Amino acid sequence: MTAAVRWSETARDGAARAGNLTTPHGPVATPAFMPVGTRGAVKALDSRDLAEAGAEMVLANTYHLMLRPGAPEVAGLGGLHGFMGWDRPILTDSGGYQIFSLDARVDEDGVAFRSTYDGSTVRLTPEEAVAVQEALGPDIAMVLDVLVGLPAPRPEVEAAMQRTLRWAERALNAHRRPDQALFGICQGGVDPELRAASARATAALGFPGYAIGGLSVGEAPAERDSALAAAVAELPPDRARYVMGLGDTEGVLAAIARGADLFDCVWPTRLARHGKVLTAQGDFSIRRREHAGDDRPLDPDCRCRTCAAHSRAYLRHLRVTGELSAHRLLSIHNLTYTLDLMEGARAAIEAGELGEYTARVVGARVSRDPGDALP
RNA sequence: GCCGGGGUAGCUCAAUGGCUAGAGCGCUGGAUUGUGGAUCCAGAGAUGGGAGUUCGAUUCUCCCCCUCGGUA
Repeated sequence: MTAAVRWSETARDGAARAGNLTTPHGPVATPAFMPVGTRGAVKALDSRDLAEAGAEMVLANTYHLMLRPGAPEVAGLGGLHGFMGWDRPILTDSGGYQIFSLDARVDEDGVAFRSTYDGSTVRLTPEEAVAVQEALGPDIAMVLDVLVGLPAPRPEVEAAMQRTLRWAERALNAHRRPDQALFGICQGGVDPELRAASARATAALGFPGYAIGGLSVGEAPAERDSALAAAVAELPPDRARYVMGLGDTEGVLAAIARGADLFDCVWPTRLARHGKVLTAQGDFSIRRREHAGDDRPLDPDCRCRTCAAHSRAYLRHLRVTGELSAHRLLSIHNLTYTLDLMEGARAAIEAGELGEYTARVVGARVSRDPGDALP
């Protein structure tokens, strides 16, 4: 029987690779970026917006969907694909990030959350996280993991890494659905030794794909890059590598250069809702007064609907006055920018010139706003 | 006209005869990375005008101006 999800390389440029991820709901060209639709919706957008922006795969969240509307409810409505009206690939995060972001109580058995909806206590174990995701029905499910904010003492980082490993094995043993892939997750903070050990041990369990988690939680870019490289070196070359929670231009390009294939991040969409615009010339805030009388588009070279139809002055007006369409229009733009960046990286890898592409992209992103310091 | 209330930041309001006149909202910027339409941080910004008392007045006194309410 063929696996539910397979990744195969189509081109290589140094450590970077382009490839094809096949899933029950179709292929995904990698490197790929997944917009985040935590509650079964990418905020402010619908499926058509996502497809037009170029998204091939989206992410949803176990914790949020098990609370509302509930996994059985989603299962009864056609699973996530039917429920969301998205017939392309879906990946669900396990709820591991919520252990971190909601400061949940963790013990060896699992985690106790306080529901963000009604305050009640909700327990989740590695086995239950798998069961919930089997009910939700994404193409790819993630193991429940434990991540710690950085900087953190090494013993704490190591303990979270080891627990993640034990939970990964439990999750793997609990996983039943043959038409769904379960990905393992490496932890280990920014310590290259812990990262390597985590990746090696996770890989030994034999997952169809691997995530590198626990990054973009406070570490410096250089630390992140070395941790990433240390993990990638221990992962099998024929499986997809997914860097969780990374989405800024420079960070993604650095990760692609080190062999990452898959990304998800709230960055483009959250920034959009806050009025921050991503462009090839540099990022800026549309709320700035200087855009008030500007009839130019956000980015003259952008193919998105927002840039085709609206001026900076209008978009600023929408944002400043709190019109809902600001969220939608800026989200469409920022996602288009990020997805086009991935496409550019794929083409560059195929052409064997990722280094040149990265230098060109990063070099062109010179801030025109005095307050916007780029990394 | 008369009686009364009131003029402090863009707005709505505090406070005080003595250290740098505060707050909320708004405004100008910043942060944000497996979601945070949230939130947090920083900044700019004011005592209606004049005279007097006083070592010192936004505060007390007088005049003017403006405003709100009542009244003929």
